[in-house]
Amino acid sequence: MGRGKIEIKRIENPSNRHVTYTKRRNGIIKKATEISVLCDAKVSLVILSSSGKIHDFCSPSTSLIEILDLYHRSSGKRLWDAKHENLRNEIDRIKKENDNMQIQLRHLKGEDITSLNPRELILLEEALENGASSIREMQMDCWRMARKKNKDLEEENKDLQFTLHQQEQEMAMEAASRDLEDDYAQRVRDYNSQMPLAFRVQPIQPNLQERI
Amino acid sequence: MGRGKIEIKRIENPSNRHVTYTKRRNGIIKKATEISVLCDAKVSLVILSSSGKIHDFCSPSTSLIEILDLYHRSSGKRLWDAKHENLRNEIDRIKKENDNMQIQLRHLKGEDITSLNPRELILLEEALENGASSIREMQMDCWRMARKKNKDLEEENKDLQFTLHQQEQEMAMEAASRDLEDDYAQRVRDYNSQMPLAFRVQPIQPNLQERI
DNA sequence: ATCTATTTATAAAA
DNA sequence: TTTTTATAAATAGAT
Repeated sequence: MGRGKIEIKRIENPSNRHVTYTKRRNGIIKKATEISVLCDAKVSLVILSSSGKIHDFCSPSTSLIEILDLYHRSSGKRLWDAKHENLRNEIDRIKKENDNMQIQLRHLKGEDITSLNPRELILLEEALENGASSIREMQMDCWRMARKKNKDLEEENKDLQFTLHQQEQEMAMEAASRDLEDDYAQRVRDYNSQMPLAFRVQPIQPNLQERI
Repeated sequence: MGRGKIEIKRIENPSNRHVTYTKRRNGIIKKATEISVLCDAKVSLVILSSSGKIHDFCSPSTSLIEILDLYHRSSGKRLWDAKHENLRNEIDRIKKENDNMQIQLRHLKGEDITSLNPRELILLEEALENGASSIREMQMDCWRMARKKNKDLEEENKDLQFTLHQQEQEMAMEAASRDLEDDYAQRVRDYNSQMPLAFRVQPIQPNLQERI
C-alpha cells in the first residue's frame, strides 16, 4: 500500500527506515486500539525502535502488568520464574567474577598469600615490579612536565617583569611631559579669559581642547 | 477497509466479532512482523480475546522476556515485582563494584594510569611497595622453610643410610650363616633322595621346609 | 509535514 | 467456517 510495492526486508537507508518506522508504528498502534475496541480484546504492544526508543500500547482500563499476568497464567510459560532464574544466574556469575578479582587484589596488596606456592609468589612479584615501574615512569613524566611548566612560567614572569618595568618608565615620562603641557594650557586659559570668544585660538590636538 | 465502513465500537454480534477478531489479529501480527523486519525494531505483542484465548508475537531472535526487560528498564515503570527490582538493584550494585575493582587492578598493574594525578601515583606506588615487601617476606619464609625441610631430610637421610648400612651388614652375616645351613640342607636332600618318603626327617623351622 | 497513487486489509457476501 | 470481492485504510514515494 503505497506508490510502489516494497519487499519486506530491512530498509537500509536510515532516514527512510525512520520515516517508515514512524508511519507503521502509528498504524500498528491504531490497529491495536481498533481490535481491542471492536472485539473486546486485551492487547499489549511494546515496540523498541532500532535507535532504542520505546513505544507501547495497552488496551484501556487494563495495564501491561495485568495482561502479562494473564499471559503468564494461561500460556503456561513461566515468564516470571524464568526471568527470576536468569537474574539469579547473572548475579552468581558476576559474584564469582567479583570474588576472583577480590582475591587478585588482595594478593597484589600482599594479603592472603600464605596459600601461594613459590612459583605463584614469583609471578606475583613480577606483576608488582612491572606495575611499580610503570607507575615510576608516569611519575617521572609528571615531574618532567611540572619542571617544564615551572621553567616556562619563570621565563614568562621575567618577560612580564621587564615589560612592566618599561611601562612604568614610559608612564613616568609621559606624566612629566603632561605636567609641562598642563602648565602651558593653564597659561593659554589665563590669556583667553581676557579676550572675547571669537578671537580665541584652539589647539590642533583634539584631546587638549579647552575645558570650560 | 471492506465492503462498508464500520464504526470503531464493540461488535455486538458474537459471531461477527469473532470473525473480525481472527482477521484483524492476523492482520496486526503481520504488521508487527513487517515493522520488525523493515525497521529493525523489536516488537512484543500479546492479544487476549474476549473468550480468553491468547495469541502473541515477538520479533525473531529475541524473547518476550528480553523485550519486557528492556521496556522495564527504559520506561522506569515497575513491571516486575519488588523481588525482581531487588535482584536488578543487586546486579547493578555488584557490577559497579566489579568495575571499581577492575580499575584498581588495572592501576596496580600499571595500566590506564595517565589519568592519575601525582598524589594518586604516590599512593599507588606505596601500595605496590607494600605488596612487594609482603610478597618478599613470604618468599623468605618459603625459602627458610624449604631450607629447614632440606636439613631435616638430610638428617633423616643420614639416619636411613646408617640404618640401611647396618641392615646390609646384618643381612650379609645372615646370608653367610644361611649358606652354611643351605650346605647342610643340601646334604640332607642328597641323603633323603636315597631313602623312601616315610622315613625322611623334616626340619623344625617351617621356612626351611624341603623344596622339591 | 502533507499529498496521492497504489497496495493492503478487511467487511460483507457467497 | 472459508473464500471471494468490493471497498476502506494504510502507506511508499513525491512534494
